[in-house]
Amino acid sequence: MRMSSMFSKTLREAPANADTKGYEYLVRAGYINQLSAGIFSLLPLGFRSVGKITKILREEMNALGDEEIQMPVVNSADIWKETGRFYSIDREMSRFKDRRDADMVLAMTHEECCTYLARQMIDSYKRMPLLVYQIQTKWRDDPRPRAGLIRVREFTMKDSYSFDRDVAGLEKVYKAHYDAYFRIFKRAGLPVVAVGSDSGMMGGKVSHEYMYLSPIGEDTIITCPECGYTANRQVARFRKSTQKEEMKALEIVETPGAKTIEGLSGFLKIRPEQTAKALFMVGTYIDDSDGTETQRLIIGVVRGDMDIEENKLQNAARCSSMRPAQEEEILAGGMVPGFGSPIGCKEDVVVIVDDAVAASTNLVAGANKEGFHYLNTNYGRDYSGTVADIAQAKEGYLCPVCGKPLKSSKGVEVGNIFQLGTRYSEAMNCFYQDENGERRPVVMGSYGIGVGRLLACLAEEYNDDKGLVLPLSVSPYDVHFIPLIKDANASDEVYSRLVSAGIDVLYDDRKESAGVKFADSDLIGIPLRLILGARSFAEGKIEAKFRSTGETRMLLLENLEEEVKALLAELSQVSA
RNA sequence: CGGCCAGUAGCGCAGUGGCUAGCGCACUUGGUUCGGGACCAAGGGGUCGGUGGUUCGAAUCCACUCUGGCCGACCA
Repeated sequence: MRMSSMFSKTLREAPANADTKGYEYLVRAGYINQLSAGIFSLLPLGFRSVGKITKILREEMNALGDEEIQMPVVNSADIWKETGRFYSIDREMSRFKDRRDADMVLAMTHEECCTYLARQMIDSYKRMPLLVYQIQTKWRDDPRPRAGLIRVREFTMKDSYSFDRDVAGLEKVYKAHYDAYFRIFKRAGLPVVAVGSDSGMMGGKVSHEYMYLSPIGEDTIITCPECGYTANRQVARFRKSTQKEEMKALEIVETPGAKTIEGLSGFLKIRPEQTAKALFMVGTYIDDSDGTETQRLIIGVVRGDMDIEENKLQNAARCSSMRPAQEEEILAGGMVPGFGSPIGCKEDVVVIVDDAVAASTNLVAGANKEGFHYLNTNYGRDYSGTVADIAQAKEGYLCPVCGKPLKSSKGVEVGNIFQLGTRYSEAMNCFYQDENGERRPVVMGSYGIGVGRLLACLAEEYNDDKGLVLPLSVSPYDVHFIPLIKDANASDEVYSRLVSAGIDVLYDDRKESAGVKFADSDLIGIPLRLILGARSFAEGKIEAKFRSTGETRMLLLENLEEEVKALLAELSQVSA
């Protein structure tokens, strides 16, 4: 490609809203252009890089026996009503009506559509396993897109769906994707860790997220450096110490003004772990069949030395969304903010008790009376409720597996895999007959990778103070050819020789100074640069320079094609 | 959806009531340069986000609104 006719240009200054290096360089180098919040065009360079990424995706998916298809972006709402997600997903999914006044949605994922396909395709156990994928545009109306391509509203996703007759089959294909995803990220050059995660709105039990660990990440990842345990903080477990003693009689004490655990433990001269604290939320419960919403007050109880992980609380409470409760709502539930506990609360309150609280004895808890607490509260005797792990894991807490201290880091989710089970097949009547003629639901899995987000993470990972430094596997071009000689015919000839040899070349044929060309080349970040200068040209040579190391080599022009291919082979070794 | 900030040339910004709205980069033309963002000269480019108001006079003050960004809520 000749740069003189390329549909993009470089910028000397960063756009005002570029807050990370990777994003700044993608914009300045001309890979991407923002149209509005969370909506970007891919310019030629970005489009080519994405093409390199999707090539890797296709190769790895095809190798699993995954067949590529394309499902519609616009779905009739009917199938989304069948699974209930038409009602349970909030405004993140955009809806509209067609001319006949029928409900339509912009599909933000394709479980519904592919289940619709599968129920026509699959009638017998003999038809499975089946596996399809697509690489396609998704629209999710995120309330707050940010950080360039990291979190956007319109994006390209590779999403696969598996159909199996049983859980054993699902586990097998899940493992195959688990491994394939590591190969994909390895080939693209992005370091990732797989973490156990929450399956959120997707449903299902087992899921993993592939995280690129970086300070720009929005997810918090809990890891154990000792044994390798990793999990998203939303679901991360940890070892909780508990001590049991004989239950003592419930006793009410005056604790004026002690509305916080610090205040309370200071006042009573006890340790925070001898107390229980409460968090009040209002959960929305949606009836999947018709979208009817009901709201219920939820109280979560953890020991005073821990905090509540709201995601765990929401899962334990089995509601579809949650918000902090207002003071009046808490009072209406028979409890008092600041002095709250489930003791004496109204019947319809959802009580979720952390397992460490249930396993402890004689905790101090609120008396639901302004200025008073109970001594010696005990789960089971004084109050009841669902017991679950709802405490938030933190750095320094103990690993649930090996007991060593945990670490906390930030990460960007670049891929995820879910064992969906039969949630969608049962809801959408996707059944098959087994050998015994019995009707069984198809067991499904889904597997996603965000393509643009992957590019954004690569741009974060691979840059220096001059611009991008992309791995060959995802670089828009293999070679950046920069002639500095006046003889355009000679440089055109070098260019066409490279192109004929099947090498992807970006050719800086612009009438610019050497400095400008070098600076733009640094910014664009193609791994190998060929510089044709007057002196070396006279000697029948051309200079090759590696973007990442700055190392240069002189190549003989007569052996140009072979020598460049050898250097590219070297580069692909590095990233493999 | 709440809090805060910002919308002036393609990009980055200055201009806080008064002549024809400026600067840097980018762009055009001519000339000199030519291996790390060169220089000289001459140019082109603006409904100051929008609407309404205050005023003799508004980019500037007020109201509303739209858009973008940051923090939070939210989020596969």
